[in-house]
Amino acid sequence: MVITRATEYAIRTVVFLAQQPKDEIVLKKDICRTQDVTPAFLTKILQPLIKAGIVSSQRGVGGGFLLAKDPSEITLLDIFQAEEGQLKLNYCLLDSEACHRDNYCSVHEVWHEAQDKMIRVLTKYNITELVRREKENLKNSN
Amino acid sequence: MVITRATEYAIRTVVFLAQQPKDEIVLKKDICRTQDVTPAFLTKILQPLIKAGIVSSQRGVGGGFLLAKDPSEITLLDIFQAEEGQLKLNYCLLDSEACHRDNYCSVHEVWHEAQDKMIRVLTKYNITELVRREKENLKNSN
DNA sequence: ATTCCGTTGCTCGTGTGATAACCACGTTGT
DNA sequence: ACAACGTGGTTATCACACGAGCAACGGAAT
Repeated sequence: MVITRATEYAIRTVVFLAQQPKDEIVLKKDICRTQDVTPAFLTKILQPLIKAGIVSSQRGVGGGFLLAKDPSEITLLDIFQAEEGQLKLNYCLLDSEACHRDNYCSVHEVWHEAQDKMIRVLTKYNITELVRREKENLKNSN
Repeated sequence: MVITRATEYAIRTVVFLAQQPKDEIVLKKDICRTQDVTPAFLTKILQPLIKAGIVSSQRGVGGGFLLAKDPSEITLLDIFQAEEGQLKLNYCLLDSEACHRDNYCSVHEVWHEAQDKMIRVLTKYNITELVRREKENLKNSN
């Protein structure tokens, strides 16, 4: 019941990219240096983000990574799902075939409610908003 | 990001015990038969429940298991935590030392909010209430 | 002695976190 | 053109931890 390191790093990466000037291409090693991830692992983490259309990449000299869309259109749920697939708290919540107690099980309903609440939080703030709040936090701590 | 089978079975077990006449002692094999768990695995699952004071046990002839307190005082969170320990969505949420970005990281706040919402749902309904709703669901489906 | 539960240790499979080798593509200098 | 170089892309592999489950033996109550 804990998010993976991959998801954590993916979020850091997207937030970092969103802090750069618009359309600025960032080197992999610069992401690594600032976000405490190793290049080999980051390589693996970035691919799902690219396939999900959150990040795009450019090869060759002057290549690197940048956001594929406006950060205001990216939520934490998008990043989570790119890395870990569909969010589910219990197996019975994904495919309804998985549990024959589905019809009457009152616990099922509670998991559903908890999951909904969680998804709602993860979609409530977009990356632009998170970057703004981070900037504010830093200002207040000085 | 999914609860373990142990937690799932533990919940089924507690709900099942709550459905029995008060203070009725239930055999392990009866729990197994009705809840689709193997005896060996259930043995493992019951121990944390006993240590958490949710279930109590009786050895010897006529022994078995029963709830250690009123089902209205047991929540899903209690059972979850007995099996999986403290609920946390990200490592940085448990011990504040784990992440030096703690102070300013705006994502941290979002995880916190999501976790709070989830905990609130898991403590909202007690076992008595869940049993009542299950009974109602069964009635309506007939 | 019998019938229960308790404890311990084990297996087996899968997922996480991480590394490395090699491949494919773009840019740039010639 | 084209070759060299600098990027990211793909794939295979690894150690390790954890989840899920099994079994054997020990201990208490009757």
